[in-house]
Amino acid sequence: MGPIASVPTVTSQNGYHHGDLRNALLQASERLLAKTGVAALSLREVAKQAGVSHAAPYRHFKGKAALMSGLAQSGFSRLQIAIRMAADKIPYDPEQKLVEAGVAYVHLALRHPALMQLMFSAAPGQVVDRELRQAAMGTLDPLVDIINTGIEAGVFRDRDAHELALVAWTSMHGLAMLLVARLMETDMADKKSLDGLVRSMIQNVIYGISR
Amino acid sequence: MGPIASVPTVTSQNGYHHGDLRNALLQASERLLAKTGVAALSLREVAKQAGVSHAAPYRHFKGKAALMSGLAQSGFSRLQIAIRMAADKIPYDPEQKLVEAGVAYVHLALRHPALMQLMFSAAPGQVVDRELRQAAMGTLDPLVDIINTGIEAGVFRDRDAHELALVAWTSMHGLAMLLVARLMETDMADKKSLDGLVRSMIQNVIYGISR
DNA sequence: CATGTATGTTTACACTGTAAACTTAGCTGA
DNA sequence: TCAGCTAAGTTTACAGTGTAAACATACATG
Repeated sequence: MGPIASVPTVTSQNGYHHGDLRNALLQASERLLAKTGVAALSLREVAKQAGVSHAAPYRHFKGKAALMSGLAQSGFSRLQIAIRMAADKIPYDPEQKLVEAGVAYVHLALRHPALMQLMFSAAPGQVVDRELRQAAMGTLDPLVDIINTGIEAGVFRDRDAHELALVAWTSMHGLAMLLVARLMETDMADKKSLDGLVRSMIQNVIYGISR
Repeated sequence: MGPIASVPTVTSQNGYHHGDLRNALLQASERLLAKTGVAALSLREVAKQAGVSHAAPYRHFKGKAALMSGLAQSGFSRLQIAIRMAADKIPYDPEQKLVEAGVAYVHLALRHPALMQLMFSAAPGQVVDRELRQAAMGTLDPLVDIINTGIEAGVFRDRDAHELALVAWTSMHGLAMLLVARLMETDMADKKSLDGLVRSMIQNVIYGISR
């Protein structure tokens, strides 16, 4: 072990081979993805943006699909964090936690629309790697936590938390995807009205349709 | 006006130029789409399957995007019909109508996963044609009808039917998309368990999380 | 210092979407 | 009837794509 001064800078771009591509590629991918959209995302252009030849990515990813899978995974992990942070801002009220989680979900989706589409567009015929699927389903975890707290506090119905969380997730996910695809028209510029829509939607999820 | 016997067979494939491509192309597209998935859908292969040169489609569609938009529109119209038919099977109970609509939604999605992905994957940066957006939002109509009936019958809360329908739609849409992308694991073979999941999900939407 | 191995580059190939030039066939009006 | 017009389809061309194989280089280690 060398002296203390040796700080390896894990993600450094040394003058030599490259330092670490893979991260550079992922970063470039995401920049490009936001600019071009998921359909037009080109591996060769990603390589060019990373300042490397068009075949270099194949040393770090099995192919384009693998790169995109990595991108999706990082997206899922950030999504989960965003949900948790939004919920943690509210100290007690589980209902309010759920509302804020929903707002955060939609906000993130609209800030990174193409990434969001990429994350949830796994090919139906293909096999989805277990890691990706687990990352995706991990989105449920913070919601399950919130719901469990709510059940224990007696403010939520005493049913399977996983199933209740699923309703919360799918409803805000469906809304987010419709907005992202611009199939649903909303005054995107007017953040107030969007938030209002999301909040009242989650309220409806919480209080239900019946009665 | 000729005699009664003249039955023009609107979509005929005469021996001459072609009869009507456009429909043949749309049909071939959908067949191929189901086989290859949305990402690998190739305009040239579509043309080949329709027995025509690779540039012929450009006489009927402005480009690949236009073809896909047409495909999506036809998908939306069929989706709306499927929802309405499922709901119409239940004579009175609005709750049950909603449940069956949800089941039909998920079933259709799983029967045509790639088409479903295509329909809801409009590019975030691009402009979405008004027609396509209207077709997409038309999915809400049958749900609004059901909800309005329920409100009048006093079994649903007296709130904006459009907003309540939105919750029903987004929740079953979110579920469908997760299943279609195979991000959510379900015993697809076991139709009973899938239906059970959908039904209890919609029940939760109806009765809410709270209390 | 020689050598092996991870990392990049070049080259090649089949395929894609689209534009432009060309060809054909059916219709239309004189 | 038939010359000419136009819609519909074909050929050719081009830039761009994903990926595989052969080649090159620089670091790491004996």
